[in-house]
Amino acid sequence: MKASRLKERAVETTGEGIKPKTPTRAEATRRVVLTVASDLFATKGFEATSMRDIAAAADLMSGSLYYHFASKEEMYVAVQDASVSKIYDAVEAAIATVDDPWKRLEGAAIAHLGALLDRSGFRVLVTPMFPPGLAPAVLQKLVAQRDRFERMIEPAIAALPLPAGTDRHIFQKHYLGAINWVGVWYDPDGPLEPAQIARQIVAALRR
Amino acid sequence: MKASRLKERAVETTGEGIKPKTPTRAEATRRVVLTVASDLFATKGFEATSMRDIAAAADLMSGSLYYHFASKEEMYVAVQDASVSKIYDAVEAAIATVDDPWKRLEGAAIAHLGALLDRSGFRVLVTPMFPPGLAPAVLQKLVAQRDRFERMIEPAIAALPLPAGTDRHIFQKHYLGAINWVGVWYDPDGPLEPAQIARQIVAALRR
DNA sequence: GTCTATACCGTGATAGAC
DNA sequence: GTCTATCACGGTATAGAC
Repeated sequence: MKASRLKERAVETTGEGIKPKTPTRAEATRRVVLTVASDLFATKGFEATSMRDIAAAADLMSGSLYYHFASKEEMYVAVQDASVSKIYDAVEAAIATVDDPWKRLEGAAIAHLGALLDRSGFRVLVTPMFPPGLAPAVLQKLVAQRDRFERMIEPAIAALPLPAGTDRHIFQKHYLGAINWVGVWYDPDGPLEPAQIARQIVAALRR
Repeated sequence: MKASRLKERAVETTGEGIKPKTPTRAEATRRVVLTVASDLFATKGFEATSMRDIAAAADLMSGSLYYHFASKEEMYVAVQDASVSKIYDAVEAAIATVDDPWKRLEGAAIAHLGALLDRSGFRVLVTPMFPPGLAPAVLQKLVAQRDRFERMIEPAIAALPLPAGTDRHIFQKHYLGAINWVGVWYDPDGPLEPAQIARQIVAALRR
């Protein structure tokens, strides 16, 4: 089968491009592949997603993927990288302007959950655990990304007026766990809004 | 290779057997397989774990597994079943005798986390998402197990004196997310005790 | 850049000897 | 009950035409 060639990839919305320059065809294709891959990884998991699945969703032949990524693992790392960045940027922007500590955490939660549950473009990978058998160097990079994010919100946690005897490290993990777990049970067709959930979570921690 | 046959499977500790009767050889082997499988599924995930991996860990040849389980999926369901039961029983026992609502939740959290992080015997599966492609009937059973557990602690949540405007459904998911996520970051060699973490989580929700 | 064709390997599962 | 041997299938990845 040859699939529908000549599809309007040239029209490719310049979108929220970081660079002013219009993307080359390769960059555009790569972006599409990354997006569909993030969606498949998020819904079926890394191992259960085959390169053939990704190629089909991107309207390519499986061999073509290897022009853009040397391996499936490398693709996973790229997706993970984009995922963390998406949340990181959203949260960073949300807390930059807010002074009140609790308001700042609420803003962070809303931004975090918004990025996590957003179904358009890159689909964020929640990744409770990394695919086994990754090269140590690769795994180290992934861990570094996660740590970078957790270090960013640490000051926001530190600024909270919490009761004496509170372990702020556990508190931070508690907060992140509650937020990240929403991706497990959230129903896009249900009545709850992401922002509403975020506010309830922070409110429960505040009291 | 023939591996070390004649190993003392007959000596098999009767252990905490539910039934008074001593287990048959088949039952004993099945239990071993289930245990090693739970460990592999928990550490590497369902898809990344091969039947050969499980067989090797159980000191069997891969073909022998199919005497005890008709398929890999069936084995997964059995592991999941035992996992939920392990947490369910622990929590149920913990909250049975306690009257004060917050003390009851604290007891539930300690029991839940204890079972979740326990490294001996069955290893609990945290399962953010089920393996894709499961037969609908199978998936339905898994969901039913999870729902049964969540329904058990619902009254404990309902009894809490929470501020007006609190969405108790979100509160419950928040609580479960925070607890379950501990399995993602907990370091058995670290300084934190599971019970200590459980108490901090409940304390943060209490205020 | 993408396609076609294919090499090569690990997978889940089965059959039959013991 | 367990082992040996084997099957058919789908997986990642590669080579070379276009």
